[in-house]
Amino acid sequence: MPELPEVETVARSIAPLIGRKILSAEFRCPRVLRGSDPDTMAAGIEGRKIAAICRYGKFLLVSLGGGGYLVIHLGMTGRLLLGGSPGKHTHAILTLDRGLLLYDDPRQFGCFQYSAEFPERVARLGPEPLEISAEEFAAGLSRRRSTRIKALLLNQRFLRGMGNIYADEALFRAGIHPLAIASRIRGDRARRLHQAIGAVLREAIEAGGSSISDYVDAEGRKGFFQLSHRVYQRTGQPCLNCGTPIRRILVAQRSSHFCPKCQKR
DNA sequence: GACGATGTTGGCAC
DNA sequence: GGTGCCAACATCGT
Repeated sequence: MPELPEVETVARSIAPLIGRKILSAEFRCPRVLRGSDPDTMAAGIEGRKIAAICRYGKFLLVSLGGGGYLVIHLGMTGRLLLGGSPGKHTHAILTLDRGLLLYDDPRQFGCFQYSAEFPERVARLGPEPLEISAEEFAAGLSRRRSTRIKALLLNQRFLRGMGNIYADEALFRAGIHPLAIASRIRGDRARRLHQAIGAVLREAIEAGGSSISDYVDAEGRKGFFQLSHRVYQRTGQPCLNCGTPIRRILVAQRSSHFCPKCQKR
């Protein structure tokens, strides 16, 4: 579930770890590691201090004292937890000089990576949706010839951090059909979409993200933005604007929810 | 029990 | 640079 607002919420909830030292690290599942085996990974970060924690799109970047980064992506079901006890799906255990940080991920789509330099995976991401100007956003749309807008919003090289939920919600708010051709969204419609993306992300961060199944932040708190979803997973239910049943279609292999009346093609 | 869907990315073929 | 399809995996609902 973790899209930008959820990852931002997690980043804020682990901010108290800044200044703490990693005494030891245990990695139980090689699958979630990138570029190194569990022992090398542990050896690389043990004894290091957590200097800073930043979010880039859906990535968390933990800067370590003396240089280097711990790169964390939560995938579909990843969780970072402050304290608690390791369970069946706990793949990483970081013991700090004060407290414990656990990484849980049942589906193992997330990953942990150590990178000496600023990681390439993060460097190649597009701009932050909350920072891009309306003009730059509109220019980005116009450069795409035939891409459908929903697919483009999910493309992390176009914008970093948008996922399936917030793409659907932003398109609904802007009154744009998910299959609309990106380069044909201009002027006011482009501005409305830019505005809708900013609004939906800011509101979701404010709400602590969306807890669709069991997403929680590092303190175990649920978000409640799912209560404010207007189209996502509301297939067949009445549109909150006009009462027309919400439809679900597949775009770029991802389910997309929209109101056929408010979001004309 | 089978089947399909689920918030993600990445690799492949075209 | 696009798209479509499949892959990774566990869990839950029909």
